[in-house]
Parts: sequence; C-alpha cells; structure tokens
Amino acid sequence: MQKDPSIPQLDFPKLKVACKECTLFQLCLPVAVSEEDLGLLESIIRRRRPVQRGEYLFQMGEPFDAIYAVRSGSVKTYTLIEDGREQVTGFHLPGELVGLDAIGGGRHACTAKALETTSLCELPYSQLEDLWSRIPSLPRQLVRIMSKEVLHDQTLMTLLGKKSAEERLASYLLSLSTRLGQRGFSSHEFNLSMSRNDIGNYLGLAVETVSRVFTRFQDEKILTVQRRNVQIHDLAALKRLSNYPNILRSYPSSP
Amino acid sequence: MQKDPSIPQLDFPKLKVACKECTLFQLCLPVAVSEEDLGLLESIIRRRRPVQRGEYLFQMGEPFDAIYAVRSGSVKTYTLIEDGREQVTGFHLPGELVGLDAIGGGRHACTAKALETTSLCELPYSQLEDLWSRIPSLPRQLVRIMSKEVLHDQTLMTLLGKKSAEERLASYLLSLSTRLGQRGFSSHEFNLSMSRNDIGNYLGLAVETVSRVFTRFQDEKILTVQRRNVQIHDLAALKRLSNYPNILRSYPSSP
DNA sequence: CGAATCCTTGAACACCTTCAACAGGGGTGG
DNA sequence: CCACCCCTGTTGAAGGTGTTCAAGGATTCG
Repeated sequence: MQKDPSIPQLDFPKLKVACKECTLFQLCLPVAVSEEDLGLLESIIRRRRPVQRGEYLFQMGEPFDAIYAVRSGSVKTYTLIEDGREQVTGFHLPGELVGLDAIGGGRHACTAKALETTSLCELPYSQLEDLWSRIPSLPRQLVRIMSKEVLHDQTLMTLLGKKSAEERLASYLLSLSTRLGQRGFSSHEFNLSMSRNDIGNYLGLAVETVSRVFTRFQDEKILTVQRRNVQIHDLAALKRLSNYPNILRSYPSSP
Repeated sequence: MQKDPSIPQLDFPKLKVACKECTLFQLCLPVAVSEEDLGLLESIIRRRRPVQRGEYLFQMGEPFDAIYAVRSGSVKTYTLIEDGREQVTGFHLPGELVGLDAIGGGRHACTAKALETTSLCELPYSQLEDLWSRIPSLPRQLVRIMSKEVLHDQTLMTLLGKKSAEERLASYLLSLSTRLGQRGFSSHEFNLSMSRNDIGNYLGLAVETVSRVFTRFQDEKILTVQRRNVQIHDLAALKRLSNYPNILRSYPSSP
C-alpha cells in the first residue's frame, strides 16, 4: 500500500524459489530440515501467484485441505458470530502459518483475507502428513509452532480479559515491533497494513478508542503516528505500559 | 468436593490402568493407535498418585518436560501479568491435555492447579516424541488436538472481545454442558468445580457480574443454581443467548 | 473534482466495575 | 452439638472506562 522506499514494508517483491534461499527459513516450518529433505518438502509446496489486497485465502466453513505460509505481505483471519459480528483472530506476517485451526475439524473455522498484495506457500496438508515418516523433524516443528500459537492466543486472552485500552494498544504495537524486527525490518518504524477498524476489532475496542489512545501516546511523545505510519520513539515506555505477562519478559524473544 | 451420589461428578474414583480400558480412550491422545502400539505408549506414561485440590501440576516458568492428560477431576491453568493480575486461561476436564503451550518455549507459560482431587497421566514429552516414528498416528492426533485447542482459544477470544456478560456466561455453561455430556455425565445438571471468582476471571468479568447474571438466568427460569450446583432447564434459551460463532453451530460437536 | 473510505474528535450514555455490606455454608474447636 | 470464624457468594449503590452516536476532516482513487 505505502510506496515510500525508505521505510520498511511488510511486502518485499522479490520471489524466492527455494526454502533454503528464503529469508524466512529460520522462522518457518522447515527449521532443522536437511538439505535433501528440503527438496522433498519443496516438491509438495504449491506457490500460487500473489493474492491481491482483499482477496481470500479461504473462507469460514470451506473444507480444509492446506495450510499457508506467508512469504511476503500480511493476512488477517477472522470469525463470524451468529448476528454478523466479526472477531479478528490474528494478523499473520511473513514466516507465519495460516489455517492451523482447521486441521482438527476438517473445515476452516475462520476466514483469511489478504491485507495487501501477499505471496504464500500453500502446503497440502495430507501430503505434508505423508512426509512426516521421512522427515521426523517436520511434525516436531509443526507441533512447536502450534504450541507457540496456543501461547500467543493465551497472551491475547489475557489482553482481552484483563487489560485496559492503553495496555492493549501498547502490547499490540510491541508485538508488531518485535515480530517485524525478527524478520529484518525496522522495529521502531513501520507501516500498518491493517485499518484502525481491524486493530480495534482484534483488541476488543471500538475504533474510536484506538484512535484516542494513539493520539494520547503521541501527546506523551511515545510515538508518532500518521495514518498507517508508526514511529516508536520510546520503546521502554511502551513496554512499561503494556504489562506483558511475566513469562514473556523473563525469557525475551523466546516466543 | 460434592458428595451427592445422584448427581454426576467431575471426579470418578475408579482408577483404570490401561488406556484401552479408560473411559476417555476416544477423547484422549491414543485415538487410532493399534493395541500393540498402545503398550508402547503406556510404557512411558507415568501415573502419579492423585493430586489434591489446590496442588500444582506445574508452575509458570518451570522447565517443561511433560504434558498431562486429565483422567478424573479438573484442572485450571492461569498466567500472571507483571502487576500480579491473574488470567485463567482454561479449565481442563477428563480426557483433555494440559501443558501444550510449553512445548514451543521449553518452559511453562502458565500455572496448572487442581480444582479438586484429580488423577492424571503424565507423558514425558521427549519420550513421546521418540515414539512418533514408531506410531505415526501419535503426532497426527497431537496436532489435531492442538488444532482444536487453537480453535477453542479463538472462540474464547471472540467471547472476550465481542460478547456481553450474559452471552459469556451462557457460552461458558454451554461449553461445560457439552463437554460433560461427551464424557458421559449429565449435560443438564452438574457441579462446578471452580469458584465464581475463577469463572469471572476466565470470562473477563467481575465476580459480582457473574453472580448477577446467574440470578438473572434463574429469574428467567433458564436454570437453577445453588452454590456450585447447576441445573439447566432451558438449553435452547441458553444457546440462543450464547451466540456461538457460526462454525460451531453448523458443525455441532465437531470441536 | 467528487465519492467513498478511513480516521479523528466531541458529548451523552451504558454496561460493567468497584466499593461496601451482608448472608450463608462448611469446617474447626471447644 | 453448637458457636464461631472464614471463605464464598449475593445484593445494592456509586462510579468509571469505554461505547455509541454524531459530525467533521483527510486521503485515495475513479
């Protein structure tokens, strides 16, 4: 969406072919997979042409047949309640997997939508399972990733259940900052690929509250925000305000 | 805790030795494991003497080495925030696994505490992983279980992010009712093993609100509640009030 | 340029929380 | 066996944080 080349973007246009050349190698599924096994894994990956902003990867209720790894761009997932209310359940950055919640039920329980032009690796799940006997580190890594997903969801439950609006937005910005940093982007300046509406929905807040807290943070010189662009000036203050669960601070960057 | 024999309890005293004789066989990890492989799995299970109400299975920050399957009784898990606030992240009934969130990080991210006298199967994780090459259905089932865990957490995120106090308690009671039903207990009358405090904490509500909603439901003849004892009279009304996410209603009892 | 969308700001309101007091088991010890 | 106490749960009233409603400004794209 944003075009300024001096600012780290969530999308990077160069399409890499092989996992071992992928920037996300250490963050994605094939961690600790030998070079020859990598070929096996790559052989089942379907790389589809990039999806455009607003396009769906899959929709709630559809039969499940593959999980997706984000290569570049970003994806939001959300569920619907009876009366039409939406709950955004996650934003997925490069190296993160989408669709894990559907493995158990055989149907997608959420809808996945591209927030910007996004390229993905599609991993047909039954074929992936077939590889497990050949590549034992594959299920191990998948379980590890899913465990972190559970952990992340619990952090979010804490956020939604116990935190004030300020704590929520601070936690959210910190999470984004950390994850972008791990992916080689700047951790103090980035462009949000999601709207205020999405952020508020995700954090259990009204859009207006998100807006207000943003300006409050700006008034307190913690950050500068202009529409989608965020510059974090005082990361320490943000950490203080976020009140992260203990575990995440005692063992930093572990999750 | 409760002694009335006519009412389904969360605890059942008889200790079964083998998985294949366990009432929870179909709900637990060894689904689709052949009889001979079952012996392998059982050989690594450490069955410790039942833990008493208030005792810990593990505490936040401790090194992770095993996951636990609840055989009887119930367990609550919770995390701590910096300032001491607690968030209850889950209640675990017979057949459910505890500790899955620690696999990825190597340390427990939450504390697990018995709500009543509870017996457990302890599964040393490294030994469990070693069995995967011999029993391929084991990792498959574990991933499936973790997927459902993720799904459950997302349902809870929706609850915490979008639902009113009434919807939350209704959803909660329905979830309990369903899970108890699946385990052979009555789905319309049961005793809560957790306090109002725990329920409120879990649902992101003050204790007083939980109390008030309970009496409101009682006034509306939806249920009768006396301390820990709950009798559901109008399950349909409860479902109506709960506004479960669409997926859970279109494909019932799938999660 | 105009329409649509997104974001911001202000004011009134609502839901739930907080504070406070009380009730009622359940256990303990006299 | 009863009195006592502690803990849990209930109920009432006041208060606050965030929501809802309303309007205006900014940016993008046809």
